[in-house]
Amino acid sequence: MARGKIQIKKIENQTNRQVTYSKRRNGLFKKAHELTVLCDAKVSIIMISSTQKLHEYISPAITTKQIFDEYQKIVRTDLWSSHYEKMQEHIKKLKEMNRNLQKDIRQRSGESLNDLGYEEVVSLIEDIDKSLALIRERKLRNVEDIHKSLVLGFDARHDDPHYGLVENESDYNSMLGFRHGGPRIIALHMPPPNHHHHHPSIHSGTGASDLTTFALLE
Amino acid sequence: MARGKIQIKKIENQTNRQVTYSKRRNGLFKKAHELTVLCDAKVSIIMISSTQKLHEYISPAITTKQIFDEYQKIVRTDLWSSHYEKMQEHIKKLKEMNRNLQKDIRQRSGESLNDLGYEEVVSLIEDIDKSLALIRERKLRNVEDIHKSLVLGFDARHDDPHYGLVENESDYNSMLGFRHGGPRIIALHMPPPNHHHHHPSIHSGTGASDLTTFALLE
DNA sequence: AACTATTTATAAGA
DNA sequence: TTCTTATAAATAGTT
Repeated sequence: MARGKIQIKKIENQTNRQVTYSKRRNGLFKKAHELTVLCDAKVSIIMISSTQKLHEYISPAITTKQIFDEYQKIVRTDLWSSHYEKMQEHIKKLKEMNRNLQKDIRQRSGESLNDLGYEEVVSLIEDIDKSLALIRERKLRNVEDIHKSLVLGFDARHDDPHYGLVENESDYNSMLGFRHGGPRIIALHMPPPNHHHHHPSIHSGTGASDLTTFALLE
Repeated sequence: MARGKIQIKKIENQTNRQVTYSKRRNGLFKKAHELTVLCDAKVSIIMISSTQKLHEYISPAITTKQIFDEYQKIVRTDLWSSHYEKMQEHIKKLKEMNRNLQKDIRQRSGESLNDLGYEEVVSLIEDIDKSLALIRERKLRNVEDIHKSLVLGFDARHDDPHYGLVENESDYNSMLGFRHGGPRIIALHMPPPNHHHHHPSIHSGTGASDLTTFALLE
């Protein structure tokens, strides 16, 4: 930015690189301090040079550890919020599926036929006929048990791909980038998500940051 | 820095402050990224706005947690280095004191008198005479015990303010800012020292950063 | 979110 | 490392 424009790419000359590091580090710290004062913000900068030297800026009246603790707290809360939203969506889908299953069964049991048009009733009867034929053909022994499970609950069919709505349970983990499954991942030493760009989406939106919120989930 | 110079002090207008925060935050993150690329450095910035919103920049190919771990490692090592140097100085002083004590006692026992000039011998004799008189006057009963302790060791006199060299043991802790005493303070959650200015002295000098160094201490 | 007159940062050279 | 200075970049106030 002076005496000629430069390209933003690694400076290969070792000496130049060190000089630029030193100058720009001072510039960065100065800007950080101005931001601290002008905007009443708290800023922590930690830098490790290519020669593994460490430098830091920290706003007055706070410690680097305090900032990092705050960071961890917020990142954890954001992960929970995200998880919470995913769970709400999942619950919605499950409820929808349950409604459809109950209707289906009521119809196969001869109830709620008023909702169906003539064609649909014909179709339903054909469907049940086919099923009956299939069952007899396969000589299934405990037809009654199957019927019982159809009437009393849906546990046995939860993951039936025929209904196409239930996600695999392991999705809860993959959704959040958990690699080793299980809730223990929500712990102090959980690595925060890796932001490779300038504008991490932390607090880009509403940010429900209160753990008691989770009491709403049944 | 445009359309007029500004004072670096808190912007009181809430809206202005937010706008400036946003603009300067982007500027800061951009500079940080340029530094990352130009100088092959690793940079972590964590900011908390006056409205408690958190934003971060982290160089590609590293995580905030990794940077913070590195930071803690180095800060801990620096504290140890500092402590180590203080201990070395203390040991030097103790050895010096011991030398002086031993010489003193040898002379009071009648040895090593060659080192003294005539005046000094006279002075020594007067000194011992006075001591004797004092002891008799105070009618101390176990003079022999005192003499024994003088000849065999110096433990009893270690903290004798007369010798003015031995620091109080608690100084080890106060030197490092430890408030609750004891070595357990050297642990992961030890608060790092609070740097209020732009140029923390981390890595300002030699930086003996190898814990095995401490094996040299007896 | 854009514009632009100024201030500030800084690359190169000493 | 520090200084100088021509030039690039950031940004305060405005629209």
